[in-house]
Amino acid sequence: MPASGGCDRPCLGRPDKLRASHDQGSVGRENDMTLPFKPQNGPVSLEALRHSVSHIMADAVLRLFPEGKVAIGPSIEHGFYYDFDLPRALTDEDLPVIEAEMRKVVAEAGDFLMSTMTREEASQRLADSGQKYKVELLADIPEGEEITFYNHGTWADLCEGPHVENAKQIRNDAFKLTSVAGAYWRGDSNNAMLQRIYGTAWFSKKDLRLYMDYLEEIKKRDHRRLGRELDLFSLNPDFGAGLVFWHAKLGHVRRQLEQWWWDLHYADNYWPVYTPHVAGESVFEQSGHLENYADMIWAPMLVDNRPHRVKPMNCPGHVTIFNAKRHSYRDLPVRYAELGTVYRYEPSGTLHGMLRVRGFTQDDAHIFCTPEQLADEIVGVLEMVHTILSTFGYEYTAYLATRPEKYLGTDEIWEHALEALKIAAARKELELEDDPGGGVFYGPKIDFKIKDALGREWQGPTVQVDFNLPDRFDIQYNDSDNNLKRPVMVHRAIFGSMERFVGGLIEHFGAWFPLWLCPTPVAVLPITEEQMPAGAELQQRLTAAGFKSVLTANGPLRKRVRESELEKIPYMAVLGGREVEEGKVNLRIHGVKEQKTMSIDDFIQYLTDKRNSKSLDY
RNA sequence: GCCAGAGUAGCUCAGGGGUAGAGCUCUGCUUUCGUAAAGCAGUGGUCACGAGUUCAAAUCUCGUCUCUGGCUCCA
Repeated sequence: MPASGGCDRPCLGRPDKLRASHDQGSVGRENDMTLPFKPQNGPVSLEALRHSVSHIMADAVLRLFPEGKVAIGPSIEHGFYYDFDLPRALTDEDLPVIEAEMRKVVAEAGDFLMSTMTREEASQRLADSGQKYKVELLADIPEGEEITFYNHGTWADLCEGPHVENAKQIRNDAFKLTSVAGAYWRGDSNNAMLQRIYGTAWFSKKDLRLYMDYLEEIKKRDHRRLGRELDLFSLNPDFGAGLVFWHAKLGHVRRQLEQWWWDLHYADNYWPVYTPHVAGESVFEQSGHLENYADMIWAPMLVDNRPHRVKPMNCPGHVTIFNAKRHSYRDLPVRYAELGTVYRYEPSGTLHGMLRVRGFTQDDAHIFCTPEQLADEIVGVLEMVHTILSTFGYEYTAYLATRPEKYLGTDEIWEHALEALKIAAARKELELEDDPGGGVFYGPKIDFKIKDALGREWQGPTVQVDFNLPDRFDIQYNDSDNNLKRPVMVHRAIFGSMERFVGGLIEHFGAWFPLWLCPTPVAVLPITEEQMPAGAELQQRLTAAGFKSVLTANGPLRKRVRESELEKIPYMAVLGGREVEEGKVNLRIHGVKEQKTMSIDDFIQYLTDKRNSKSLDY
């Protein structure tokens, strides 16, 4: 087998991704910290094991396709991949064949040995074997750095390691190839499309099984699947790709969230505003959105011979309201909030259920304040972030994104804003991870990443300082010294978008929404028609107390219990002769082992308490 | 947008050049039932859409749309 070359050396792309739809940022993290089980340790690290299995796979693939070319093959969270340039497209049917070949390779491979060679030797060797991608990778290795190869059996790969010591450390029943997909060479869409094979590897068969179970659980909770099964939402190609229909039950969830959201904003002295969904194109020219994000804005429509655009952002609208009158320093801070629906043209291949869509509602707010007020305003936002995230049981991490290479504004103003963000975080004892250069060109920000019940990370709230729009729209206030000054503008969103956030909630809770959000919390189940009147009365009491319920005596109780469970109705109120006689209900509560019997009054009080406390259990 | 795969009843899927099938759902009847599936009958499909090949297309070919897995991208 000819030498082929390197793997992940000049680390290209971002090998820390599990699913693009979830990991929306670029912050890497340690392997397997997020799994619901603790993987067994081995003689080397899991990364080294996986990296080694990727070599084994590359060896196996080239045995099957001798004319194939290899690119990079790093370990990633929970597994590994390797990119290939092959004479034909792979399908899922190829995976078992490659796996079988891998088992042969493992049996023959023996020691993993490192060797060094000069740049010239390496270059010659890679060029001779036609491994053009490896030649490029070699060229990227800085002058003076050692050129290392890792070999097993007849395979040699340009690679800096580390690896297992011997292929015996790879268990043939503890790795699995999971999928094939396209991937651009060097992650650049201008480059050739290669074929990437993903796999997972562990030190024990048991860990592999646990991991496969974990994947199964993720699949079961997929919001698209639950959305269909439970009649929560749909998409309709006739209306357009990436446009979400919120069905009745999810409409209820959203309505509860929005009501709460408004309550929190009123408590913090935000004002509600409403802005138009379309605007003359000049607005987005002035805001700079057209210039910077033209590809993301929906095509123009001519109205009265003038091009209009559907809004991709709410900020210009809020600025317009602010600018509609002259503001005194006494007015500040001004806080505008809007559940603003925006439309952005996302490439077709990126659309994904409710998580990546072309029309969505941001829980947007803009704060106009003086530089001196900035830190206080950010404290208020951080407090609301905490209130909201902790209510759902989300853990979160905050990242301070500092000045990027290309930016607007003076050094002083950046320094001041950064300082304000830091002071605010310190006052809330919020630890800030660094995201150097991660700020937007118009200002620094704090981004939150949240971790769901399955340990997956999601893009969370964001609070951004903006030096750009105030200039572009010439925003002013009249200060105490009677000079017109530029206020600072803060953008912030906590849910982000209702679509993405609620899609995430579906998966986080597995559609078992907490009572305060739950669309149908109670199934009233009279055992026979005889208890129907009592059932109807109970349903009325529940409705009066603000709880929706279903009521049916049709069919055997067992069947109705099953159906209620599948509908994810957390409370089953069973009414038999005994209960009716005593004015009680028998309760089967999701996640609670023993059934409870209590009076109707107690039941309603119980539900009310759970709802008012936004309890996470039933 | 790119690479690959897929699209048959509301859902999950089988079938495959000679005018469509199962289970569940739904409707009706029977059953009156104590905590995860009672019985019988019935409704329901231009086989994604458009062209082409053919005596004949759901089936073969091409194009379009949508979805799936990734990649790139996400103010």
